[in-house]
Amino acid sequence: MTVPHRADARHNRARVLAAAQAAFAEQGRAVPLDVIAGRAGVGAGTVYRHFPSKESLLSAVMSERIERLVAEIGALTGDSADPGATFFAAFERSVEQVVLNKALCESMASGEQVRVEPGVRERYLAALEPLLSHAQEAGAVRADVALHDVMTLIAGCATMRAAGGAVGTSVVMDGLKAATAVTKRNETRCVECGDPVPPAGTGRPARYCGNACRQRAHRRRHASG
Amino acid sequence: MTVPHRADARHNRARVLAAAQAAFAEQGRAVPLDVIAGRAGVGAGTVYRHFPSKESLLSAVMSERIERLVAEIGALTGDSADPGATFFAAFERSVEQVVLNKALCESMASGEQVRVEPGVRERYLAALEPLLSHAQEAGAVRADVALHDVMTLIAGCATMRAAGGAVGTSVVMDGLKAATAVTKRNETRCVECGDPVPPAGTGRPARYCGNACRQRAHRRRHASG
Amino acid sequence: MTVPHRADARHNRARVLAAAQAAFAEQGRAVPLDVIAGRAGVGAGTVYRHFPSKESLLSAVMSERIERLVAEIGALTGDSADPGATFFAAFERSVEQVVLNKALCESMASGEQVRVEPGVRERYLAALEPLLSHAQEAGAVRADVALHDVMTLIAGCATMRAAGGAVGTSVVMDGLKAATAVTKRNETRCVECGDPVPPAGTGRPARYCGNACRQRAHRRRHASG
Amino acid sequence: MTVPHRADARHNRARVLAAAQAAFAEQGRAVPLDVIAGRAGVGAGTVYRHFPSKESLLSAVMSERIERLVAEIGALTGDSADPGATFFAAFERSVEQVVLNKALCESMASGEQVRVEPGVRERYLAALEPLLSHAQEAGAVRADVALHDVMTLIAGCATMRAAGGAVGTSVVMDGLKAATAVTKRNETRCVECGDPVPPAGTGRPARYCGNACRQRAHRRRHASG
DNA sequence: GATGAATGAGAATTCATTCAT
DNA sequence: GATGAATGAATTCTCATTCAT
Repeated sequence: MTVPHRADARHNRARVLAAAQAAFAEQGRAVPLDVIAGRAGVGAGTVYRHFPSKESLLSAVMSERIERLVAEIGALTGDSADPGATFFAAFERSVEQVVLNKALCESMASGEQVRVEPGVRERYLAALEPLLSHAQEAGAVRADVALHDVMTLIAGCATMRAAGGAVGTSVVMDGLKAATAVTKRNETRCVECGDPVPPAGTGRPARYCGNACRQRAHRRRHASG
Repeated sequence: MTVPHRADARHNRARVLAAAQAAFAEQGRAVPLDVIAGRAGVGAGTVYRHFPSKESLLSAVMSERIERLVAEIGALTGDSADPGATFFAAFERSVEQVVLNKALCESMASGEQVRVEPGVRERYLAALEPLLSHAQEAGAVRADVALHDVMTLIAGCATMRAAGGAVGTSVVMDGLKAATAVTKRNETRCVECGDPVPPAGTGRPARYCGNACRQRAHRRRHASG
Repeated sequence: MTVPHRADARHNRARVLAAAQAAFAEQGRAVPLDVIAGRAGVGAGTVYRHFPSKESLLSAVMSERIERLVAEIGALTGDSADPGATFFAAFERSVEQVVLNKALCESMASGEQVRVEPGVRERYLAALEPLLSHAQEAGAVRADVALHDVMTLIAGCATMRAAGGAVGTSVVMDGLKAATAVTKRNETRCVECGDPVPPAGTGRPARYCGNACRQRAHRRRHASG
Repeated sequence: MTVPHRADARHNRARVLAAAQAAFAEQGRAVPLDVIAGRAGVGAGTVYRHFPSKESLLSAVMSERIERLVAEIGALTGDSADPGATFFAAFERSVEQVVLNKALCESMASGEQVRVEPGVRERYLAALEPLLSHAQEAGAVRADVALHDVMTLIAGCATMRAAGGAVGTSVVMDGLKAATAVTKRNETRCVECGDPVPPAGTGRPARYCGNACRQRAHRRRHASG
C-alpha cells in the first residue's frame, strides 16, 4: 500500500511527500494539513488516502529524510582512509538534515522520540555505528561516547544551528576529539549503550558491556525493514 | 500595568505567573490558557487582565526565569578564584533552567528568538559576559567563542539533555576548552566541572576537584524542581 | 458543573437542551451539532461548554426525558384503585415519550443500550417496578413478564408507532393481559388504557373508561413536545 | 441495466449484493461504501456501475431479502391445514429476517418507509394477505388487525429482539390471538389500510373501505416488478 | 477587579460520488 | 467494464479572546 501502482497516484504521493517535507521544514509540526494539501495541489482527501493521519505523514517525511541520509553515509563509508574525517563528515551531514527540518528540531527538543517507520532508525544507527567505532579505534573520537550519545549530539548541534549559532558544531566536534577527558583512565565503555565495560585482564578490550548489547548491535547491522 | 497596586491583584498576578511557569514547563507552549487559569485557581479573564495575550504571558514567564538565572549568576560572580569553574557553573545552571522548561526548549529549537521583556536579555548577557571574558583571559575557554555563541551552546546542551543524552554537556564543555590544551594523559578531571583534579598519591582517584563541586553535584541529585 | 450558577448560563444550558431535544427528536442522532447550536441560538463552543461531547449531550437529553417520565409515573402511583390501569397508563406514557424521539428509537433499534446519566435508568426502573408487580398481583398482567421485558416491549411499541401502526400498543397490551383472561365477548374497552368500559344502555358506545382517560387522550392530541 | 449480460459483470453484481447485505446487516446503514466494496473484492467504481447510489444499493439489498421472504412464505401457503399456525410461522420468519439486518431495524425505527424496488412491497403484502385473512376467518387472529398493522407489528417485534427481549414476540402473538378486544363489536375494518368499513346493511361484509384500497390490493396481487 | 460564559474561526478526519487510467 | 485515486463538503471538537454579570 505504501507505494501505489498507478503512475498518477505515485506521482501524487510524491508531490504530497515533497510538499509535506517543505511545509514541515518551514513551519514545523503544527502546519495545517490543508496547507500541505494546497502546496501539493491536491485535495485534503488525497493526502489522507496516501497517509492515514497527519502523524503518519510526518513519520513518512522523517523516514524519507533519514533514508536519504543513510544513503549518503553509506557512500562515505567506503573511503576509510581517514576514519575520523569520515565520521565527522557523516556527523555534519546529519546535523544539516536535521536543521533543515523545523518539525524534526521541535520533536527532538520536546524530548519525544521522533516517530519513524519501522526499521529506519535501525538502519541509520547501523550505518553510523561502524563510522563511529572506526573513528574511535583510530583515536579520532573519544572512546567514552556511545552511539546513542552521538544521536543526542546531533540533535543539540541542530538546535544550535537553528538558534543561529555558527560555532556550535565545531565546538562539539572539538569536544568529541578531545582525549578522554571526563572518563576515568583506562575505562572502556560499551559502544552500544555507553555503560562501562568491566575490564578484561587480557586480550583485545571488549566493545560491548554484555551479550544483550552485542546482540542488539548485530541485529541492527542486519536489520532490513 | 505590569504590577498592580491592590494587594489581591498582585497576589493573583503572582499565582498566574507561577501556574503558567509550571504549565509551560510541563506541557510546552501549546498548553491551553484555560489550563493555566485553572491551575492558578482564577478565571480566564483574570489571566487576560494581567497579561494581554498568551504570548505576553509566555514572555513574562521566560523573563522571570531568566531574571532568576541572572541573580544566580550574579552570586557566582563574586567567587572568582577560578574563572573557568565559575563560567562553567553558570553555563550548567543555564542549561538546567532551559531543560526544565519544555516551552523554552521548543522555542529555541524552532529557531525563533525567545521573546522576553525588554532589558531581560541584555541583563542576562551582561551577567554572563564578564564570566566568559575572565575565563577566556585565564585560558580556560577558547578565545574564539563569542557571547552569542555561548547562548546557542546552552540551547544545544538543553536539547541534548531533553533528548536523553548524558554526555552532551561534557562534550561541549570539553570543546570549549579544547583549543587551549588537549587534556594531558593520566590526568583526571572533575566530573562536575571538568577541571583537572589534583592527583592524590593513594587510594581511589578523586571524582571532584573540590568541595564546591561535590556539593553542587549532590544538590543536583536531590533537586526537586 | 452540571448546572451553572450564573443565570444567563443556566438559561443558555436550558436552551441548548431544548434545542437538542427537538433536533434529536426530529432528525435523529445524526443531526449535526451545528444545527443544534443554531436552533439554540448559540455558538458551537457554547454547546461544548455545557456538554463535553455530542454523546453526552444526547445522554443529557435522554436523561431529562426519562426523569420527566419518572415524575409522571410517580404521580400515577398514588392512584392505586386499579393497579392494571395504573400500570398500563405508565406503559403508554413511556411509549409516547419514546415515539416522540427519533434518536431514542434509533438507539433502541440498533440494539445499543441507550446511554443515560448514572442513576437515571435505576430511578426509572424503580418507578415502574411497583406498578408492574401490583398489576401482576392483581392478575391484570401476565405473571411471567419481568421488568426487563417491559422495557423491550416499550421499545417495540414505540417502533410500531413510529412505523405508523395504530393498533400495535393495544395488541401488546392485550398480549400482556392474555394469559389471565380472554376478553369477554360484547365487552368494549377503553381506547386509551384498554380497560373494560361499563356498558351504557343507550347511545353511541363510550370510547373511554372515564374522564381520566378522555382527558389524557385529549392532552396527547395537543401535546407539543 | 438491472442485470448485466456479461457473465463477469453479473458475477460482480452478485458479489457486491452479498457483501452489501452482510455489511448493512452487521453495521447498519452508516457503513461506508468503501467497506462494502472491499468486502466484495471490487473497487468503489464497480459498485457505482451496478448501483447508481448507496441508497439504491440499500434498496436492492432490502428487496432481495424480501423477495426471499416472499418465497419462503409462498412455500408455507400451501399447507393450510392450520391457518393460524401458518400465519404465525410467516410472522416469525419475517421478524427473524428483520432482526438479522441492522440497517432494516434502523430504517423501521426511524419511521421512514424502507425503500425497496417497485413491486416488492406489493408482492410481500400479497403473499402475507391470504395467510392473514385465512387466519382471521378461522378465528385464530383478531379480526380488527389490518395487513398494514401486521407490518408494524413485525417491525416492533424485531426491535424487541434487537433490544434483547425474549418474550416480546410471544406477547405480541398472544395479543394477536386474543378475541377482538379493542374493536367495537360488529365493526369491520379494511383489510388493506385498517380503516373502519362503513357497515352495509345487506350481503357479505365489505373487505375494503373503498375503491382506492380495493384497487391497490388488486394491483398488488398482479404486481410483477 | 474577578469570573467564567460565549464566541467563532480553525483543525483533523471521513465518505459519497466522480473520473482518469 | 473495472479500478481505485481524487475530490471537497460536512462533521466533530478546540481554544484564544471578548464580554456580560
